[in-house]
Amino acid sequence: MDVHSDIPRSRRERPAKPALTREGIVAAAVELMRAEGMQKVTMRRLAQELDTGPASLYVYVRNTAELHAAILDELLGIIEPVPAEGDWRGRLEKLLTSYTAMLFEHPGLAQSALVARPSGKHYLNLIETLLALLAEGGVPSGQAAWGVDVLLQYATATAAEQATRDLTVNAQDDWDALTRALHGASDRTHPHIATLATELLSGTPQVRLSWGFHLLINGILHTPVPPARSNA
Amino acid sequence: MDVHSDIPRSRRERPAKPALTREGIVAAAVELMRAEGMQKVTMRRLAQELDTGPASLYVYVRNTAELHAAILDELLGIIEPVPAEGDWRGRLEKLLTSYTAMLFEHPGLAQSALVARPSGKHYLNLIETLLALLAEGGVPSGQAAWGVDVLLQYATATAAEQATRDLTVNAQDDWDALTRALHGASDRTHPHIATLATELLSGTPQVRLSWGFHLLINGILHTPVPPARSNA
DNA sequence: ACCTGAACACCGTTCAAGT
DNA sequence: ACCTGAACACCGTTCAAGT
Repeated sequence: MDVHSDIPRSRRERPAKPALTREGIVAAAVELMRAEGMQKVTMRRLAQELDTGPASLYVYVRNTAELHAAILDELLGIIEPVPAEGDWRGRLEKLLTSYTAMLFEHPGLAQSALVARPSGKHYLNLIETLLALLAEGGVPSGQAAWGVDVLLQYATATAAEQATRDLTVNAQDDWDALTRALHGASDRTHPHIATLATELLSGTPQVRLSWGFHLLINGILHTPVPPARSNA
Repeated sequence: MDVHSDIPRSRRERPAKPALTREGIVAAAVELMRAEGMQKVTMRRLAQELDTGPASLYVYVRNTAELHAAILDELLGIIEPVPAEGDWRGRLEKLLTSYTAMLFEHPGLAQSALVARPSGKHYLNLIETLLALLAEGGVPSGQAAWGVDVLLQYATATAAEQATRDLTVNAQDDWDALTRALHGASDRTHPHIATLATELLSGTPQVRLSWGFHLLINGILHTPVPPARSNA
């Protein structure tokens, strides 16, 4: 009955076709993102990659947002571990910079990351490491607990801003418009902008990011959280 | 020839149809957003509202991103002006809270705001006011110039996070998953999370937002910017 | 019971062909 | 010169009907 019995079964199928499981789907999604960018990771395109219809994916993934969250957690698994030596501030900044760099490499993922409420195992590991570093620095635990959110949000939002700017064709136009608007501000109506136009536009993204991390760490150290009110 | 000559011309047209100008398009977009939410403000839907085809809008608006940016600047025009009395920190926080509240009322706009590089007049006014308040507080100008970006980014990102959480049906599920993940963390593998699970999840959005503003203001005050390197 | 083809209800953007 | 109908190339999600 089997007309193909002389051909090994494995040769008759597309060699790289992953099994249709949640793991296989997420793995294929990551592969597709690496190959063609986040904007191509759609349910339809991914289904095509897996030789099936989009409806089939909904058996394993609730929706596009959940798929993106799964990709994010996968990517969190590959950010380089923080070195064991050095002062806690330097190591903290290194970890946050690695996180941001990972999002920079995958424009589009950052925007999902901002909205997604991740809860995967790699995300938990990241939170744990951040808390450990803040504890090592003597940051009071309440401030550390709320601080990790702010640190990750800052890193994520910065990547999302920058990422989309790289992607968009009109990025330069927008930047030019802002530059003109700031430098062209009248010192009668906008005296502070007129005085600070250069400073407002100065600094490379890297230097600004680093300054932001320092600012946040200083702020977290110096800002007590309000006393809990019937919340425990 | 004109069979309608006995009916005033104005009565034969849809009463509220704005002229097809950039201003008219943006005004209609704002109206549509108020009536049906940002997710309905698409080129196609907006064109329909203006009794034309989507292609016509491209004569006045470069793309969807630019349309969203225009809406944002329009909305910035209605945030309540900062009161003249009180200490600068209190007034600064009030202004930032108004800004955030505006974005909260229009879920979806916040996400555009994060990516858009606005340069409209209302945006300039906001920057000017923020710089004035920081100057009043004696913040060194370099720190103030970079600080306004961080303050607005924090406010915008927080609104974007929260806004999407309100919109999404599965928001509660995501939250539950995170709660379970944090409270279920093993104190062998994730000792800090296990200890701080309650603190990590504590605080209303309002209290967290306010704490974040304090932390940022403290950080901006205490963190000098690096010396300019051949950038001026 | 599990899976999915086909449909529903949309998108942004372009460009040839009109007036 | 200015405007736009129609087309191109896509989306996410659902559900009835298959195996």
